[in-house]
Amino acid sequence: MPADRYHHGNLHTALLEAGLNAARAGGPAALQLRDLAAASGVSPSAVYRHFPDMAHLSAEVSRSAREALARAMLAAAAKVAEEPGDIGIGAIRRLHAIGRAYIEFALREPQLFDTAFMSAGAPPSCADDPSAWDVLIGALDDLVANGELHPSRRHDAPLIAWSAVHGLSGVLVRAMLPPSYQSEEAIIATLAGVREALRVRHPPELVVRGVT
Amino acid sequence: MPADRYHHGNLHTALLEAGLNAARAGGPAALQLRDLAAASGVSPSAVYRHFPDMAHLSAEVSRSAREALARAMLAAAAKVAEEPGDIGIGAIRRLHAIGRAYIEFALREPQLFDTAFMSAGAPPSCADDPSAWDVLIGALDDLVANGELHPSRRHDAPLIAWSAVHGLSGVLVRAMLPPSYQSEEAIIATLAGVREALRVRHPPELVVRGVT
DNA sequence: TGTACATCAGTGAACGCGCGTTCACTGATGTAC
DNA sequence: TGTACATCAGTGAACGCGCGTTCACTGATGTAC
Repeated sequence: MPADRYHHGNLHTALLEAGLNAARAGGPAALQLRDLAAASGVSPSAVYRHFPDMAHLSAEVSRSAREALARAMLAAAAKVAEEPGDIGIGAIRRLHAIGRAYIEFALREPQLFDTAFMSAGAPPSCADDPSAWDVLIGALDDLVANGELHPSRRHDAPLIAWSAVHGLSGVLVRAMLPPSYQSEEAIIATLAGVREALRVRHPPELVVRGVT
Repeated sequence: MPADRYHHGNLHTALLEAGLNAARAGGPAALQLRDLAAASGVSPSAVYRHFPDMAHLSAEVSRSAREALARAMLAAAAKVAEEPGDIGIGAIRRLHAIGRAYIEFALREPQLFDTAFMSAGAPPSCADDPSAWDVLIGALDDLVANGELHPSRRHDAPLIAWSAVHGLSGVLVRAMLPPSYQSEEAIIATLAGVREALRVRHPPELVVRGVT
């Protein structure tokens, strides 16, 4: 679409994309109506044709950020699905992959990660699609279906996995760890800890040396 | 100190306390220079006698919030220390208690919890005292000393425990869980998950029924 | 097929607010002599 | 022991900024006849 038309044509989407770009660079604080309007080549008041107010626009940008996170997880899982090997271990590797993708998304886009989980002033207009939580649930159901996760642990499993992975992401993003801890070893240790808590097997390539 | 004196006498401390109160009610966004000055019975410009700018004052309030969290953990550990019983199980119960205290602090004071870990525009003037991280380290060293935590797991243990507990706190505060999950069972499951990952014994009163 | 008109998506200027910060000042305190 | 004076901790008015939002408007679009 040419940018010099009086009618933008796709302003709703353009504002969301401008919001994602701004959030990527400056986090939730960078979501400002006038900036997003300018980035979309439009005057501030035009925004009100598409969103009731800034709080609702922010909430939609936040949802977009969460969906981007979920898509990163899905992409990582799809990549693993192509690998050869035992089907049960494959399911475990996918759980590992989505956890790692979550944490790496947070490290790669810390401001966007903050935006994804900011406290918004308005509810999102619809549910996340895709949803990171649902991706996790799918991976865990896969584990149960392949006999790799005991059904009695199925209920608490998403809670434990989500808390650990989301928690480590926040910790790494905010640099809350003493400098003696490296990100990479922290990721490996946390994901191994999740498997321990879930009593899920460790894939051979992920067995940590020297730990009983 | 009487409030009607020209010289306040303790404005530095008063501003920090006003900051804690404001943060308790409204989170990081409620930390505003004019409000804190007014709550301390002083004009806005008086603040600059005690802090170079608002970012530094905010950072100190954030540190105070983290210290309040750490004190809640210490208090919970001290309570457990008085209980009778096996010394090893006692150390495990203290780890459980500080984890629970952390999460319950977040639930009791969600806005203060947000303030504790907000991204500040200035570094704190000094290290946290007490420090939640150090409380955790102390509890883990205690476990090793009593033979309840294998030394090979000591290095990753704080990472795993902190990620899980901090992560669950954030998840509960932001109400990110489906409504089918209750806070109390989520706390129990997460802390049990930490013990599993650390291969630490479960105290008898905390063994979850029906889970193999 | 052309024309009138309702509808929709923009403009642009302005508003009001509340924020952190500044500046010249003044009242209180305490110390030297 | 009283007095002069330097120092310190406040005042209060004002500033400039940038934010979201409003309002009367106008240009473009598409449909009815």
